[in-house]
Amino acid sequence: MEPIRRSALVEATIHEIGERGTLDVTVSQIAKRAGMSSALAHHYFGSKEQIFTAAMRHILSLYGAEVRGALVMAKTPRQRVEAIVRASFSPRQFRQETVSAWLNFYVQAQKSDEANRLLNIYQRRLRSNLHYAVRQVAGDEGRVLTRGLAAMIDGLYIRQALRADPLSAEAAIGVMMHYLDTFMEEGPPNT
Amino acid sequence: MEPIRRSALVEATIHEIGERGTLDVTVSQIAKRAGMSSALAHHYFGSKEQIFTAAMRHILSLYGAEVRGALVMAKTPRQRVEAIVRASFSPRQFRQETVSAWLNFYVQAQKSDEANRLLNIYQRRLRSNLHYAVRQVAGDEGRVLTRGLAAMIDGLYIRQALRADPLSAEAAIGVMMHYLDTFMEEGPPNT
DNA sequence: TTTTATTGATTGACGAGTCAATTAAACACG
DNA sequence: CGTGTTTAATTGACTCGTCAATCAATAAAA
Repeated sequence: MEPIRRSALVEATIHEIGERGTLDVTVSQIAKRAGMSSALAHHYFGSKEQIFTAAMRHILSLYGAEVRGALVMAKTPRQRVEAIVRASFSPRQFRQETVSAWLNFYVQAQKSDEANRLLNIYQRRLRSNLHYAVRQVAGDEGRVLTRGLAAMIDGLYIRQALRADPLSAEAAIGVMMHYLDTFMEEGPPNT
Repeated sequence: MEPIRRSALVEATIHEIGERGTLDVTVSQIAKRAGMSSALAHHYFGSKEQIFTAAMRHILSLYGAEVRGALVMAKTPRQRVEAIVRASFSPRQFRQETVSAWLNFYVQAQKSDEANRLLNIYQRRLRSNLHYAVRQVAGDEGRVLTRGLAAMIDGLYIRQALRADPLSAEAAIGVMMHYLDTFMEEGPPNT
């Protein structure tokens, strides 16, 4: 039972946070959505914070898997960058709910050391993936390009969460690739 | 007294949220920092949400003023873009506390219609300012460039709030200008 | 003496976490 | 198989703390 309950709770947590757009969700709401009593949720997780942490871990690992999956087929550096970008804006990731959950986990990371740790690890991993590919096309300027691209991903996510100027995933990818291509056309290291 | 008290509360709210990194601040905490009782805070604002809204309005108007100020001296389109970017990362704006408050106001905008409205207005205004300048150097591609730059600002803010990979303001500006300059060197409309 | 500023004390709601009690499985064994 | 027994799953009811919001009362101006 335990693994089933736990994953139901994690799932429910993400949905609830995404739907309400805030971390102000009660354990009861989460438990109810997961089809159990709040007492049981506490039984399996101990505390609300641990539920949140598990939810974050889950969302991060989904994202990680998506990126890894996309990278498999990429051959050239440029394809690798594109793979990461496309994974970041895949339907699963770039959904209102998910994006809103992300935003809230960023906030959680300001309160909880554990959350902060998690987020940092994945952030670093993303940047490293990105940089590995980018520097092959950008040479010296790879550092800046990577930072720019990584920031742009986050920025596009925020805007999606805000529901202001909502972009389709394709449009978001377009914005990202525009930057990369502008750069590559100018043709840096292999000029 | 009223205007003094109100602005003290607004100030205190921003500091308290920025410092704690969360919207989970009590009216008492805010009031205490502003040197009064929580009852008085309620007396002048009515509700906690109204305090938050006023704080947001304040932070947005400071930012707006900073941008407007920077724009005054800008002559060329490229200078105008740079002015907006520099204003966005000015010491006042790009401080830990302020940035963290911003992030939390993004969350507030998911709960409160009024907050959402406010944020959208300013966001639109920023984008419009940026676009006005950008399209003069970017022509057709202005739309994408603007979106990219705007997203990048938000993204760099988030990363600052997370305290992961902390950048100096100068470095952040560098990332932004790198995009713009790469683009301009390639020389679009006036090619 | 009226108005304004201010607060301590209180109310009412809500929510995290606990616990004792109940139900249902899994198991042991004659 | 039955059936007594240990173990796991589950919850309703409760505790305890916190906090937004109110209000009656007091102090200070005007």
